[in-house]
Amino acid sequence: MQLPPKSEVKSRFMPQALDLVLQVALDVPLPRLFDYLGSPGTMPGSIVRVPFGAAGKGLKTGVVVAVASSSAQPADKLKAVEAVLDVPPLPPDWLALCEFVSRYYQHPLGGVTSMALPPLLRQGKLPRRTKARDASTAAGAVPLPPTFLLPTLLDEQAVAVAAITAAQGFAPFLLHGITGSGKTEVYLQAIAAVLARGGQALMLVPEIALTPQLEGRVAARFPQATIVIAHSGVADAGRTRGFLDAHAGHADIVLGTRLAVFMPLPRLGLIVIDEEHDGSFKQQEGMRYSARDVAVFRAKQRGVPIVLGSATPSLETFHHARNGRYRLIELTRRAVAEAPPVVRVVDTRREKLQDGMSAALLKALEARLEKAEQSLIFLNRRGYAPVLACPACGWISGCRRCAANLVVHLADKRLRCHHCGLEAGIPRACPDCGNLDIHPFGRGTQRLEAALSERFPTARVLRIDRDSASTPSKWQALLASIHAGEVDILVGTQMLAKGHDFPRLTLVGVTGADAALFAADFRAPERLFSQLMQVGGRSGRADLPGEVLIQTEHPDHPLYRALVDHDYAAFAAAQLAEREQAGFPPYAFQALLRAEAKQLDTALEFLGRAREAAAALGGDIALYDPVPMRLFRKMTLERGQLLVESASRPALQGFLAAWTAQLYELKAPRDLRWHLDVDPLEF
DNA sequence: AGCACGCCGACT
DNA sequence: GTCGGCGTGCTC
Repeated sequence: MQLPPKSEVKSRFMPQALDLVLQVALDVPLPRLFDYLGSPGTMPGSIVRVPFGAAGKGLKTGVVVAVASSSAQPADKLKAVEAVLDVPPLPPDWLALCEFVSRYYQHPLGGVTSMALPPLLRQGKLPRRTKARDASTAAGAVPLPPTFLLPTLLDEQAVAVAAITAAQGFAPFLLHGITGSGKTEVYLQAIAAVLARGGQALMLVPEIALTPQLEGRVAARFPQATIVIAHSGVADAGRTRGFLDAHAGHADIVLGTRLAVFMPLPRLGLIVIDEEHDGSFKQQEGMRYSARDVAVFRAKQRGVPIVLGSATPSLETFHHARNGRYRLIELTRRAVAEAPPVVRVVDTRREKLQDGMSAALLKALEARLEKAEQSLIFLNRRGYAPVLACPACGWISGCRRCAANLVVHLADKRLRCHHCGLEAGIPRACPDCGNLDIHPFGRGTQRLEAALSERFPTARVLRIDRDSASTPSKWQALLASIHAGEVDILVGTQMLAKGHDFPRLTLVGVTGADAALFAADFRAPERLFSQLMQVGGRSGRADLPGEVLIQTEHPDHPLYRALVDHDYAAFAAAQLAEREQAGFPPYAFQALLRAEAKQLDTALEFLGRAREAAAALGGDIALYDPVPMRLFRKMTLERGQLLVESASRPALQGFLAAWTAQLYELKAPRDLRWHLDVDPLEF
């Protein structure tokens, strides 16, 4: 057997010194710990390499979660720990956080600790060398920046900073601030106060793409602070070093995406969640956890304040603010010079649209072209057209691996499945009946781009979506050309909604938004409102007022009315009333059991037996019927789901714990996979 | 999840 | 005669 390099091993198993039973969390899909014999000095939080597997071969990396003097396992079954990683044991609060997440999301503890560890530690390795640290920077207070260097705060901002800074112990805040109200400045000054007291700050943002600019701003503000960046774009060794720096207390600020919520932070003093409503805080595969909710637990556990910031808070968070569980801080005034854009709806019911655009929108576009100002058309559907179809026989371009249509991508003359990536050429005739007259139906960004280029031949049209900005460097190049003023009309998806300010953008046109108003998903309106608020916020500057035109066949819909009035509170109140009426979250608590197999029937049959087991458990729980998922086939796997619901969070949690234990015991065919999604965001 | 063991088809 | 298909059983 090959021994690990010496630097990675603190103590090797010594047969004569076996007097401890270590309970180790391993990344296997089993809801239990594994006992090993270990030597003294190994303690909870230690990372160990252990033999695991049928023939005793194979090593796995795990985390010691408890040390006992005896084991429930027969002595001859116990194997000895192979090696202990040369890393200071992770602290009890880190283990407690993992244990909470394991219980809350009903996911095996070993799976949680494995995902909470950085890549190298997860594999039982150490980064080549940890940066040598100057002892003076370690665990020291970072002095407050001199006041004269700081931007002047509006009264509202100052009140917000004062409230957060004065908070003692666990204190959750909702910082509800309109676009441009200066939320980031509030975060920075609250962080400054924490650093001055010698604390660490954790700040989570939704997307990797948003970290560089924020990182620049944070670094400029705190030149003496050690800042660790934690997101999946950071290379394995760097992420691991960042984790160890945070763990050692060397990091003053950890800035990252959802995975950063698991960073060990011995001096944690404040957590900030920016854009807390954003769906990307929820992991949608593997262990489905909400980093925002985990962060709130963590703040409570550590007795520190947490600031959830958004211009359009999630209804869950807003509900907590309304009922007093969170303190509401409102920023209603704009810290920046520009006025909010004028939002108008364009009634398209009695109008024949031209390439999906109304006369009003086309006229507004022309006016911007004349004044050499930029426009943006928002259409949240990429590709040329959502489907290719034969009008003669009814054939449509379907994906053979998914229950979805292949999308026409005219830019590279391909049909493409947006769910599994399957590609095919564009047929010249209908594959079923030979009809030559087949055509694309519907409209995506590519088609809109083509139509605009044709209609405004002299205008420079640029499309921004996941296809045109497929890599960070392409995205940067596109942004650069926008900023250089080389673009007159932007066409794009929600990619355009976030972050970046476009200097001469004065018109935002919204097309194709109505679909979300009547979607089956009860959260669709909430997402639409937030999206339109964000994309609308791209327009306008101090000297160039912005205008937002929303094309709709439902001009009187409350969602659009609220957008016109810039009235989040009215929209949220209306939505909450509907949710309460319908018994939806946040007035009910949900979990989804999903199952997938080669055959839909296999998945549904398993869910049926899971439902029977659930019914036998009883409790204050509503059980729905197993149903195929909306996208019931994905990558050749067929999927169903079963919703369970309760008006009581503790009742749901108690039920889930008992139910999950039974699910592991249910016999299921080899090809069947199941998982629980607690607090699902998408159905 | 891996990874073994364990019984039935087309190949050197 | 074997190499190898994937069914099912276990992992401290």
